Amino acid sequence: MSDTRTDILNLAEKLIRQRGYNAFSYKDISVPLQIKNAAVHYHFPSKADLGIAIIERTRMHFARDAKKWDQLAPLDQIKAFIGIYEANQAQRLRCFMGALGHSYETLPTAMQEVLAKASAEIRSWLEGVLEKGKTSGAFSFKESPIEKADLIITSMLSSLILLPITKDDVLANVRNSILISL
Amino acid sequence: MSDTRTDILNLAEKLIRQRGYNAFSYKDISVPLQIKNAAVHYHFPSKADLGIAIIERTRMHFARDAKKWDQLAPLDQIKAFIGIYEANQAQRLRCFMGALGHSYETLPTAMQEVLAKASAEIRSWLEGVLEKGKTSGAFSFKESPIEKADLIITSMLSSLILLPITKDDVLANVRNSILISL
DNA sequence: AAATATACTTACTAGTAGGTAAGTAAGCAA
DNA sequence: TTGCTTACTTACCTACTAGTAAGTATATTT
Repeated sequence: MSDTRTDILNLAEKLIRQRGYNAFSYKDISVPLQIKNAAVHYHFPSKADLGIAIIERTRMHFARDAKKWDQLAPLDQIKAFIGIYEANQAQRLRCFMGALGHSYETLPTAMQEVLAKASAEIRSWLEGVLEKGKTSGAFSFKESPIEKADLIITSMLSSLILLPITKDDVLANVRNSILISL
Repeated sequence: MSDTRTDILNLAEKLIRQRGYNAFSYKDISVPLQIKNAAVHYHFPSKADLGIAIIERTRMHFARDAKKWDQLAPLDQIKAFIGIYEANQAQRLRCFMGALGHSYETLPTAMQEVLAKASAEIRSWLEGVLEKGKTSGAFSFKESPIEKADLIITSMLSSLILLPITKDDVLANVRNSILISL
């Protein structure tokens, strides 16, 4: 694979997670990389192809992470999951679901489909970890695992969105709230 | 005031909350309202003027709601607050913070400022309600009021974003999680 | 009756969007 | 050495973006 392809993918992902899918253009990619607009189209014929490639790459990364964490205790798995968001925050980047989910209605159908798939994967992984922790007695939360999973995913996602607005460490507050409640 | 001005405001707000600030244009407003592009510019010279007017109107609505709820018990105030999100979900609309916050970095400075102001108002109102409920013994959550406030705001905000993706009632799950934890 | 304000329309601009057709230089394969 | 593939560039297209200058019909004020 060419370096250019990877460079495009990396920059596009950064732009999407900084500004959103509808707020970046092929020009925002071609100019910094010092290539022509058409060169971006050579690697990714349409903007949707680029978007899909980014989502698929992220799905792979998450699957790899989940596998890596497989032998950890449930609490440590949750902490590792929250760690993804902390790493994003350190780079002033949103998570990919927060970046793309917002624009879901305006996304090409093919992108909507892979995004929904990615969302379902993360959600059911988290539900599984919470379920396991509850059965093993490591966790003692009262609601159902899917309810707790939704609380965690939603609050993490928005923490990254609200950071630039509140200028306060919302993520740290939310992290504490969640860990207390497990 | 003209009806057209209000019509523009209403439609623009709907579009922003459906698709985001960067995914609607003056054409999306002028065509359905059967007026010319320049008529929209007559009422709102720049897109930022339109955006600011929408945020200011929402700030007023929230201030009015908060006043209306003033004599309610803390738990009922929280439920009323969650009710705003439930009403949004029924209309398949995001909350204005979820709709605009996402695009914060790409927003004109003047819009960023009023948005930050609106965010701070909601956040401190919620913190106050939680504080009051904790002191009065109505609530028994362990974390600080601001931590709980951030958990509630963030999870509500994303619930509306994730609804079309998961096709599941994330908001109901999150609502239950939160009410249990108070 | 004349002046002014309101609420537009007509007609335009410069810039950007995503996308494409055709050409090219370099490397590899038969 | 001819042909094919890869990775581009040049040059272009149509559609749309926010925004503006100038004109107009109607209503209100003086």
